[in-house]
Amino acid sequence: MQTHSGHSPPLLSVPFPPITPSPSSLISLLKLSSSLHGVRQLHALAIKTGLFRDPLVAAEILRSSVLSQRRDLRYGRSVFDQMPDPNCFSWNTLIRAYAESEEAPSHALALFAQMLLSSTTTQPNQYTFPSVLKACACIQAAEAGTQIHGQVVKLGWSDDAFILTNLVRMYSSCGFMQDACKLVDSSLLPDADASVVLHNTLIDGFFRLGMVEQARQLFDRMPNKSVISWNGMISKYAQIGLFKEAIALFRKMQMEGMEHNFVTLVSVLPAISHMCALELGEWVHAYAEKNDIEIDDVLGSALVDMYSKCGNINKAIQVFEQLPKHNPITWSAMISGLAMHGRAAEARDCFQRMEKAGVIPTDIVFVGVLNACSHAGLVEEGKSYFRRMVNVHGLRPKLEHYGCMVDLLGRAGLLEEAEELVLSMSVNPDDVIYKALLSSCKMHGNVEIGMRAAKRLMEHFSSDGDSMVLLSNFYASLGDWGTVSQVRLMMKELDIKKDPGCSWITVNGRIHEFVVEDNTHPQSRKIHLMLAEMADKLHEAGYVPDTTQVTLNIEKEEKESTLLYHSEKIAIAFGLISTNPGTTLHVVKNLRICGDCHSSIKLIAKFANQTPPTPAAVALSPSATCLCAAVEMKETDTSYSADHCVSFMIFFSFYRAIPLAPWGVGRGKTLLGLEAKA
DNA sequence: ATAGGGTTAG
Repeated sequence: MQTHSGHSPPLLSVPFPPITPSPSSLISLLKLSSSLHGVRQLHALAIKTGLFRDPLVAAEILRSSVLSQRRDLRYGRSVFDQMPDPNCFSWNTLIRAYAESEEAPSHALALFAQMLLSSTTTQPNQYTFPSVLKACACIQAAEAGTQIHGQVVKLGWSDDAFILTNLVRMYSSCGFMQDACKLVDSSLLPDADASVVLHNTLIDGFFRLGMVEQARQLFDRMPNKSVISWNGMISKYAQIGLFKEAIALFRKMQMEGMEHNFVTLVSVLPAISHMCALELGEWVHAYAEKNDIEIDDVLGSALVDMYSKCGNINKAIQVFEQLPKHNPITWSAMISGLAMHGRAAEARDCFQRMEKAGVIPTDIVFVGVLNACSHAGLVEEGKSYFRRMVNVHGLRPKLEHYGCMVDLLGRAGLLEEAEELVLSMSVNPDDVIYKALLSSCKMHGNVEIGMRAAKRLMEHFSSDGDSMVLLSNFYASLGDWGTVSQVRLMMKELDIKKDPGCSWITVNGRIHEFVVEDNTHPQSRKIHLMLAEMADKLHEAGYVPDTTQVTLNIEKEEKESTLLYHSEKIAIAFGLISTNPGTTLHVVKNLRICGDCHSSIKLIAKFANQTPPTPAAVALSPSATCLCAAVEMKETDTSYSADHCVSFMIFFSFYRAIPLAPWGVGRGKTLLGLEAKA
């Protein structure tokens, strides 16, 4: 524990040593010393007493300064340079420190070359090569790596498991997967464990090169898989956005009886969040609690994010408040979660708490608060956060921040200002910026600025499906059907596919997927009866379908019936026929909800009410392009209530349904201690 | 003393 009172530096955090310590007692003190400051004091003492000449003492001083948590490479280098004849251990230590550093991995190679030229007593040993190879992998030095491989062979260390792993990593990082595979196949491995490690390294290499299929094939072929093999696959899938695959593999892991550990849970949670698989997320949380997996700041961040994205912001807050400690990512997850749920005031309070706690906000935290302001229409406040980010915290605004600001201004109807910002940005605007501007223009019916934004969007990013759809919808909203058909024709010619609108709902642990006008579900007939009933009730209530939401040039009656079969309405119909009153329906959608669905669903939720209303969560919109859903809902956000609470999570990308059995069932296990439903 | 897996984001 180190406490800074401000003026005086902390004293030694270890008992003061005897006047002339023995080399061994100095070494043990160094091992005890947790801060760099303590190391420096002991270093000074070693010089004063002449103990620094002892190679073991000097080596330990070097080790403590570069390999502790608060490592200082420059200091370590100066210690090293003071050694008249560093021993092998010291060379290895500094090489490793450089190899694992972010700033100067190439220094590891330089140092290694220097070592080869130095006195004959300190030639490299087994411990030298892993670090040197790691450095080669890091800077993609294939030439040097291959030479070092030759040296390894010559010295007879080709069967060393540690060296092999790093050779494989070196080849795969440099893009030579064939060499990496050959090396693994031809190696005489000491044991099965080493083989697992090598295969895991290969899989990692495939993923890095984007060869996902090959990675999976290798994984499936592996005879022995460790938890790390599973975790690696799950985390990589999640990192590249293959959330469905990540979850499916996690389930397979359950089925095969492989135990989860801390890293498994941390790796799968982002995938769960993105798929909005709340029940599975709850299962993960319960699993951690039951199996004494500590919910620390890291797992906590993932859980807070999961609960926010899956619609349970109160649970997210509860988890957040119970964490033993908070780091910038924890704060970030909480602030973004609150922003996502339109709880701007709480997001701001959270930000202030963070600052009070002395945590320096990262640029990602600012994405969260700016988002919160955007949701709540707090224009001035958003601007002031933006200025504070730049002027007080010295953070350079990135595309993300400009995106937030364009959203903020655009949604508030300040389109001139939004356009001005786009033109004056210090970074080149990308498609997301133009899309934000254009959709604001569409929202506010600003033709002039909208046309300019559309033109820019077309010039720069014409091959993107999202942009084309937005353009088409923009011109449709102007009634310019000529341009609409031009855009559609262009999409056809360039073979650009629009993401199909798609909604999911989880019922009894199973995810059901619906597309527009879907009649593929086994219960389709019943669903369509319910849809008809919904339409009748809407009609009785005097509801007039908002046909301006249909961006096709067709007759009015046709437009009305198209609206009825939007995927979210089908998902709700299915939810209504398959759950009891009092059940919250969570509908997940990949694209933005249309205005008609938005308002008619609110009415439907009222009909579905069978007991006195309770406050409900509505319209969660975690992505930028659907923020307007939240703004449009603002007036009803708090007054709206229903037992069948319908909350929407809207995402950008398209996911297919996961054919899943009920969560956590398999091998006689039950879901959260309850008997699983069939 | 040395290999393989981890949280936030328009």
